[in-house]
Amino acid sequence: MQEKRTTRKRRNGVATAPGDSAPPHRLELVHDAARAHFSTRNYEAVSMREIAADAGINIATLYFHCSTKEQLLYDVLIDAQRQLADGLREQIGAAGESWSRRLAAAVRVHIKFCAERAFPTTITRVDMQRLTDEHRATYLAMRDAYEQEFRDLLRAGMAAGEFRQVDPKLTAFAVIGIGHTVGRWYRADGPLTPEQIADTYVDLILASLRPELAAEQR
Amino acid sequence: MQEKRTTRKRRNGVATAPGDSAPPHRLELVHDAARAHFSTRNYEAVSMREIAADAGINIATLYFHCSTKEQLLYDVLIDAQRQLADGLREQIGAAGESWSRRLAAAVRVHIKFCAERAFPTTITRVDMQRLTDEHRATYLAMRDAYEQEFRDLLRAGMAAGEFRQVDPKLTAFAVIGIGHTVGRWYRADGPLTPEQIADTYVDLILASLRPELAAEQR
DNA sequence: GTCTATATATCGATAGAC
DNA sequence: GTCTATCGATATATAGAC
Repeated sequence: MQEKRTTRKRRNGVATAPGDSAPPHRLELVHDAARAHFSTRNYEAVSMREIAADAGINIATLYFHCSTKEQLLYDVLIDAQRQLADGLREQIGAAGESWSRRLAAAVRVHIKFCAERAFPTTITRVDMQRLTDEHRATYLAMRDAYEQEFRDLLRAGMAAGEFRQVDPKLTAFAVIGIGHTVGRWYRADGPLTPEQIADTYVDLILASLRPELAAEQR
Repeated sequence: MQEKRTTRKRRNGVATAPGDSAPPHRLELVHDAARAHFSTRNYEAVSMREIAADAGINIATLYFHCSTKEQLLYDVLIDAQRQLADGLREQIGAAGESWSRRLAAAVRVHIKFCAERAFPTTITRVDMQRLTDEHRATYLAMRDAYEQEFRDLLRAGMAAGEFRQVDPKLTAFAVIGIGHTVGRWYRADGPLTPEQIADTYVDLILASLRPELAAEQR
């Protein structure tokens, strides 16, 4: 269910020089356990002992592989956000020239990610308070860049006449927020697949942007 | 900033018989403090000592006025959800006969509540896990009834021909989710008032429901 | 009703043996 | 690299004096 990641060798949060082999098998297990726990419970409700147990090691051993609980949250958060951003750019690039199609592709990536791997898209302002100032700034910069992609798509589509004139910032927030909401109620064993949900919301969002609605009504 | 509430005299979570006077002044202060803390931090990150301190009493005194931390969360959660639901029904009733106007009124209530008093509309699935089974069931029933109002408005507007045919459940989730998102980024000292934000999103939502979009496109 | 003092448990993180 | 044992802080909740 979890795709393979490139092995990043770390020690206490400091990346080692590339080139040395021997994949950090244990750290990957630790990250998997941490991600699973931080995805389903509040940061303060997750204990390092639980993460260690799920990774199959003692808590003292856990602290040999990572420095602090905060660093662990940061690592899995950044890792997931990077995958999300990469997927977004990839699918936008493959969507062709139409801004409608590009926005649709972006919405699909976002919604599917929110459904299947809600963390980190649903991390709240509250959880972010526990990051160090530096870590929070780094994460927020990544998240802002991600949200900027949606604003850019809206602005470009408006300039091309494919979308009616809307507030790109508030509209992007709404589009992204719809995805976050999916992460709240989606169940893998529910009646709808992430693709079906994405189809429905792509239709809803594009409908709200149709240029023929510009002048009329109200 | 906080409107007056009806005094409910409670002792360890059990409501006493009505009729006796003497407002529970202290319990109101406790609830105010609890609401403020639960609104800005995770349940597990809020300590009973902090709540007691903000209410101007000792932690032992706090436990004289309420039974447990979970009960405190439940009390303020239900209290706020009831106010939200009351406001919704009131504004829908005052919006006239048009389903568009009624939906617009509902969206405005929702978004303004999310902006000004994000708690409890933004309570996550995660935070709900800490409620007892009984309390969680009660809260979820109230939340479901609230969401049902939006579904009903959509269905009625579709039946009347005011809205195009959409999935009422997923569309209601989207509408509600947009409000939750506002609660994430809204700042009282920001450039937009809750009313302006609500106006923008009412326009966006009604645009996505215009019946003239039914047959065309794609 | 309000307090001091405390019971009991768990937390993040570390020391040091192996 | 992994463990046992533990430190020091903090948590919820309670006992009992006043």
